[in-house]
Amino acid sequence: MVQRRLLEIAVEQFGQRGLEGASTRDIAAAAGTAMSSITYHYGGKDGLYLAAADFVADQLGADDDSEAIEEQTATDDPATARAAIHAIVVRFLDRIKQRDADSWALFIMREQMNPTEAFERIYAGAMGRQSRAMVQLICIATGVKDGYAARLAAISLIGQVLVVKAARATCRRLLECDQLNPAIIDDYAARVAANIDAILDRMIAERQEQA
Amino acid sequence: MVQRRLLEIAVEQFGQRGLEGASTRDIAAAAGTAMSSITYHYGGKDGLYLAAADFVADQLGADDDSEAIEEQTATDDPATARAAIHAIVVRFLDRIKQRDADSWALFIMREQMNPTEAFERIYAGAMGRQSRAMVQLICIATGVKDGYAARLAAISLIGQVLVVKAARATCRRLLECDQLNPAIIDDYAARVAANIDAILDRMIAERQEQA
DNA sequence: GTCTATACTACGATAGAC
DNA sequence: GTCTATCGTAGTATAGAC
Repeated sequence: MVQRRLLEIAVEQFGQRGLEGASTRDIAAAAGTAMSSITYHYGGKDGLYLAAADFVADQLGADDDSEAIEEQTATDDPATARAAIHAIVVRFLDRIKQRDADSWALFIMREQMNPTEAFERIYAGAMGRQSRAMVQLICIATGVKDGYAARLAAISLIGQVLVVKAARATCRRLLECDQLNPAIIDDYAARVAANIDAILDRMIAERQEQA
Repeated sequence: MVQRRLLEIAVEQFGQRGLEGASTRDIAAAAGTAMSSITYHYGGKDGLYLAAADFVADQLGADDDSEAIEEQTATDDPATARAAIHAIVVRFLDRIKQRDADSWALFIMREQMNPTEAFERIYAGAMGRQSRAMVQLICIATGVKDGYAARLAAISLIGQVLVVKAARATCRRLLECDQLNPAIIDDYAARVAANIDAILDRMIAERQEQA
C-alpha cells in the first residue's frame, strides 16, 4: 500500500523537521513514489499533514487496552482508580521505549506548541479521552469533587511523563547518556509511580484537613 | 541598536515557526532593516540562529537571582535546600506568566526536540547550572546520596513545570481556557509546590525504610 | 555599515503522457 | 493511478552602490 507507506514517512518527516522543514519531494522519494502522488491522494502538502495527524490519532487509540482502562472510570473504588492511573502512565512510558515512538511523539509535541487543525483531530481521539479519563480517575482516587483541582493535578502528572520526550536533550545531559535506554526509562517509571502515590496521598490529606 | 532588535525578532520568529519555517526576509523586515544585514552581522541564517540561542542563554542567566539560589547549593540544611527548590520552581512559573515568555520558551522547546549546536550553547549557560543545582538540592533536601536517584527525581520536577509550555494545547483544552492566565498559573504553582513537598517526603521515607 | 540588485536554489503545484 | 516535465514562487546568498 503506497498510501500507508506515505503516511508513515510523513509522520516521521513532519515530526522530525516540522511542517515547513519537511519537503514533499523527500517524503515521496523515501516512500518510493513520485511527489505528484501526494497531490493526487491528499491534495497537497497540507492535506498530507492532516492525514498524517489522523494516522497518529488512530495509532494512539488502537493496539492498546485503552478502552479497558477507560471502562474503569466507571468505578467508585479509590484503589481501583489509583491502579488505573498507574496503568495509564506505565503504558505511556512503555510505548516510549519503542524506537519508532519518536516520530509520532515529536509530531504531537510540535502541534502542542503551535496547534493547528491537526491538533484538534489528534485531541478529538484517544488523546482527549485519556486526558479526561485521567481527571476523573483522580477525582475518584482522592475523593476530591472539585474538577478544577483534579485537572491541575492531572496536568502535573502528564508533565512527568511528557518530559522524557519534551525535554529529551536535558534528560540526556542530566543522565549523562546518549539515549534514554529502556533500563533508564524503567527506573524513571518507578520514580513517577512513587510520585503519583505521594501526590494522591497528599491530595487526600488536603481534602481531609479542609473539612 | 539594530543587532539587538534583530536578535529579539529572531528569537520570536524562530521560536514560533522553527528554523526552516522562519524567513530571513521577514525577520529583517520586522526589525526594520534589509535582509543582507543578517549576512553582514551573522554570516547568514544559521549564524543568526546560533546568535539567537546565545541571546536566549544570556537572558536566561541574567535579570534574576539565580546566583543567590545557586549559592544555597552550598548549604547542608535540608529545610534550606527544600526552600531553594521551591524558589527555583516558583521563579520559573513566574516568568512564564510574562507574555513575551512564549518566544524563548518555544525556542528552547524546539531545540530540546531536535538538539543542534544551539542547544549546547543554551545548556552550557544558566540552564545547565540550574539543572545541576536542582539535583544537588534534592540530594541535600532528602539526604539521598545516590545522584542517579536524585537526577530522576529532578526530571520529574522539571516535567511538572515544563508541561505548561510543552503541552500548552492540552492544558488549554483540559482547563477549558483560551490562554493560561496568571491566576491559573498561580493555582497550578500551588499544586506543584504541594507535589514537591509530597515527593521529597516520600523520598525521605524511601531512604529510611531502605536502611 | 547599510541598502538595492540580482543570482541561485529548492520548494509546491500543475499539466499531460502513459 | 502513477510518473515526467515544467512553472511560478518562495527562500538564502552575493555583489556592488552609497
